[in-house]
Amino acid sequence: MNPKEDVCQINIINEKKVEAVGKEMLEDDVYSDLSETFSALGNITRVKILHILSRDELCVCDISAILAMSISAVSHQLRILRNMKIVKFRKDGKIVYYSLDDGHIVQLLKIAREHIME
Amino acid sequence: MNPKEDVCQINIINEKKVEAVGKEMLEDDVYSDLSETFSALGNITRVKILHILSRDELCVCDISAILAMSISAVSHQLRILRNMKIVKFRKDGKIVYYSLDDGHIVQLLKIAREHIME
DNA sequence: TGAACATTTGAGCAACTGTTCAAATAACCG
DNA sequence: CGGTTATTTGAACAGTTGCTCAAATGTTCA
Repeated sequence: MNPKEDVCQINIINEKKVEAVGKEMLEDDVYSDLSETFSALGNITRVKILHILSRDELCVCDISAILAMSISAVSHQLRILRNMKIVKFRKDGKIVYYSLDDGHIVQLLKIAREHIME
Repeated sequence: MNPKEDVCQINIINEKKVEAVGKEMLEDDVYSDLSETFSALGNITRVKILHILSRDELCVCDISAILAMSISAVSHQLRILRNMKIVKFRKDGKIVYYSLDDGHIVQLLKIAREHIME
């Protein structure tokens, strides 16, 4: 079946609500950015990395030591967090130190933790 | 290479930090729950659904009308949100009305939006 | 320069995700 | 009851993800 045909256009239950809420929908880009940000937090390794970085700035090797994971695996995950502007880094010789890019991430972790504890 | 062997245990750069932060790590369950919660928000369809439900309680059919998506696809995504206790529902005859389960979700969306706009 | 070390990167692969389609369930009404 | 409607569910399949492994890059220092 063509998706368009299955779209509940005839059998709307509450037309007023649908119209009102429909008008308030934002650009797809906004939802896309939001979901990509949450996706970046949606992995146990990356959540652990962020919790670590909320405590202290650390290099890749030290993060991998704390997590007991390969440096390569950690580096791959850090790249995702970097691309999403969730972490930033500074180079000190051959060592690369990572830290949280801004305070929003800590807030997100805090609220999500409140949510799961409720 | 065995992952365990690649774990940077010999070449720790800052032993004190590693030990201090290592002690503050929480149970895996916590990180697991956190990442699962963020994963639930990490999809454009589900973010849109949550934005819709932040405006009004709505039935599956009306949500699918607003999103121009099949009822089945919407129902599948609602199940994920339901399982994660992110949305709740009430039945009125054969109609099922969905709404946000608690205020944390709106807060998460708000902070994430601040983050992406920065 | 060349060896050693910290990190990044790309390919490959198993596991997971999100949709569609078809069928099942459940509630209402004549 | 039988037909209609709203929703859920399961299988299937393409696309994505997260790891490992091997190789590349970049920096220090003798």
